[in-house]
Amino acid sequence: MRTAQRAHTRAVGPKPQSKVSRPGASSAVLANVPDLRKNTVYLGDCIDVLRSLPAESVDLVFADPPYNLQLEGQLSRPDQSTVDGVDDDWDKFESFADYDRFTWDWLSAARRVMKPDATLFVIGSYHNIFRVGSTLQDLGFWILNDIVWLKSNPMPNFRGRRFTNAHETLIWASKGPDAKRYTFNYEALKAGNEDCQMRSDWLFPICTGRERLKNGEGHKVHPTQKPEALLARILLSASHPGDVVLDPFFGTGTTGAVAKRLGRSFVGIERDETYATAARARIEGVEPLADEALSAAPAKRSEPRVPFATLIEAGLVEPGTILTDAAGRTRVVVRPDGAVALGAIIGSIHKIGALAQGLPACNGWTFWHVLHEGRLVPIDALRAGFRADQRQARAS
Amino acid sequence: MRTAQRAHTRAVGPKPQSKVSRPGASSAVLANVPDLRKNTVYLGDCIDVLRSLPAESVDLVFADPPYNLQLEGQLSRPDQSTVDGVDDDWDKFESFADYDRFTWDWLSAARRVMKPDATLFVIGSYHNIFRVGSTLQDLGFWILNDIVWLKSNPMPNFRGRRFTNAHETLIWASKGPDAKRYTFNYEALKAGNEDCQMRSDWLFPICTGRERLKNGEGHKVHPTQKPEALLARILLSASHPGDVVLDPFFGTGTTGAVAKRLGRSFVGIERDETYATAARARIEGVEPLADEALSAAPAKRSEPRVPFATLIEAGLVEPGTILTDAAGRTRVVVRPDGAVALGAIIGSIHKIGALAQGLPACNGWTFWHVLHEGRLVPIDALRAGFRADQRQARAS
DNA sequence: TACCTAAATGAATCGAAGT
DNA sequence: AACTTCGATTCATTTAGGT
Repeated sequence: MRTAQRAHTRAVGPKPQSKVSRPGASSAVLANVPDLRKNTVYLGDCIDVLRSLPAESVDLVFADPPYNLQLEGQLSRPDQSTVDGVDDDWDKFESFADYDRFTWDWLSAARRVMKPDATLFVIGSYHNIFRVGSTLQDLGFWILNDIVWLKSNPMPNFRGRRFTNAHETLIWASKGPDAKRYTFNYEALKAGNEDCQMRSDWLFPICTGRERLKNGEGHKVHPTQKPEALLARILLSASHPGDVVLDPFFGTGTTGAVAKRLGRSFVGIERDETYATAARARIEGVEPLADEALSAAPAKRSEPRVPFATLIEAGLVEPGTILTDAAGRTRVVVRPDGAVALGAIIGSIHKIGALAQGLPACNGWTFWHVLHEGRLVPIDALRAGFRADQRQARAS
Repeated sequence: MRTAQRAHTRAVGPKPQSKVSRPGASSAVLANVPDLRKNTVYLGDCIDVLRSLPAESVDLVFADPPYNLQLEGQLSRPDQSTVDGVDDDWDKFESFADYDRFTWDWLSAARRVMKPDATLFVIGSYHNIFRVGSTLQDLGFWILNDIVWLKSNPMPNFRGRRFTNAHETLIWASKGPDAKRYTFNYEALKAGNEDCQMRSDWLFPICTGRERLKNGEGHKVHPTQKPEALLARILLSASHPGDVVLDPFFGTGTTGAVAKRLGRSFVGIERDETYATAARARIEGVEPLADEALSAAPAKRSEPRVPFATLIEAGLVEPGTILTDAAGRTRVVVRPDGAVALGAIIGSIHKIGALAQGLPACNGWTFWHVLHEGRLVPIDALRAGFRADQRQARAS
């Protein structure tokens, strides 16, 4: 059976079967290993360390594995400054097959350490998350949700060749379809979310400012430090106080810091001594919350901005509509993409409004009008109506 | 590096090589098949039909493949081995393998039909999107973005055991890492989005109300009809008017309806006659937008190149003119051949601009200024004026 | 102190044309 | 096919520095 399983798993390549845990094997291992050392950062390769840990001993896993970014060359901002990207050795893989093997190995090792009702969160980007998700399924994990972390302040796409990469993806999975007694603090999350169910899209800023660990020269210690708010949401969603949270790619210890603050235990594994040392020092300085304070502090979603294109998509403005200034003199045509055309010149409502007046800037929302029931109405009125409709839809 | 990368992505495992399109093979196929019938719904299995179509004939693919309900039914069977469910779940193995094979087949068939610079959008949920993404990568597609469609009105999670599944995932991919000349209407999207780059998270309501197709008894015709706004965003992002858009899982024809409205051609494939019939009727009733609202936005990077020497030849800049940076500090002299001189150093406006700032590169058009009516004006303004004159001359 | 402006920066698979 | 040149391109946020 195992052979068949490997063969079918998308035929991505030979999977090392010896690394999957087997019933019986775990107890033998257990006899040879010490108890799980809680609130410790293990220094070493995560697969080796995971195999040395007692089976079925942790309640939750959070993993932030290398993304296999495959970057080439340098990227510069429009002002010619250089983007300090990820070029660390730990993110270098020979091939997708190589990355798949790595993923299979650490995931199956982590799975052995999970209690039967434990769950696992993995975070990634489009570079690696599809490999991770497929491997999870191949290993028998049961996906409960995929979750998107929406970044309120992502790095722009400097070359204007793609959409701004404004999110990362988390996969939340149990050990299998029958593990139905996993922890999910539904009520607490809902109570902290204006009595609405917590959705699969989470909005947080990226990790900057004083939260971002810096070394003596003011340089970031770790290139991909995750925000504590993200980890807090995860721990508050899928663990109880006192639970053990495992992070096999501990880095600078965000998981440990949040776990300590929220009254959970952590087990961290990190192979880079610089990171591990920074993590220990960081966690040392964390003050645990008082017991009664251990409730969710959800990030409130800011009022979304409404681009002009949204009104078109919502059917409030038809493409081809004529917009004019308040006097009805200057005329532009609405395009389906939300730009407007002044003769052959095409641009945003703001840019074209500025151009039409010969001014450096213009608020297109108040400048442009549309004929509505025989009267010229500023398009801002349409936006106000749209926002009101949205609020009503959300409330009901 | 890049070659190696591509080579290994193909060598991921025993894949049915015969299904990957090969250079040379396409023309032979082309000779045996009829021309592509545009604005047609082909009735039949999508893999069969795709293989009958001429190679390299479409500009954009949108695909909404099935989640494979059979897979879900089998996966929810009780799993005997809770400790390690991987070993014994033969049914699960069968289903994943089937789904992966199906995905491989339709994706490689679609790839053959794509023009070299065409791109592909696939939409899915966590049930299938990881299989699809991995297969895309294995086939050599190059992922440009993953995009999340955030649903403003998702179905709640009734059991309260998971996060509300409030999004679906799209993958946008080109045929390979070297296909860099794909269509992306960056400027138009930005103009319609408050002059900010379009991000990878898109907010739309699900398809309801009068847009949702109903049959005689008032039941929805198709279980997963996508909103037209989503397709409009896709077509406006990655195609031009007149382009051919292929949808191999046409359903009730949202892609066709939007394509017709936006002045694109469509090719639909649908194996269910009820859906195909409903789609044809639906598209029949769509009114295309007027050309006026569709005229292509002139992307800045597609404007004709104007060398600096041309401005001198046209008399817009006199040889000997002094150019300065915006602050008026650094000064260079314009030479009659279009080069500039910084002291004894002579070079292009770009080279000397970079040198003057100590940067690796510089856009001389925006860096250098000339005194015009008492004010410092970037030489880019002169170029813009020249281009406008040229356009006017061409038009008359 | 309060306020304003400039500078820095983030998991990034981020050209095209001519020689 | 490799190399050179042209020249297009950024958003939210924090921090530092100056008035």
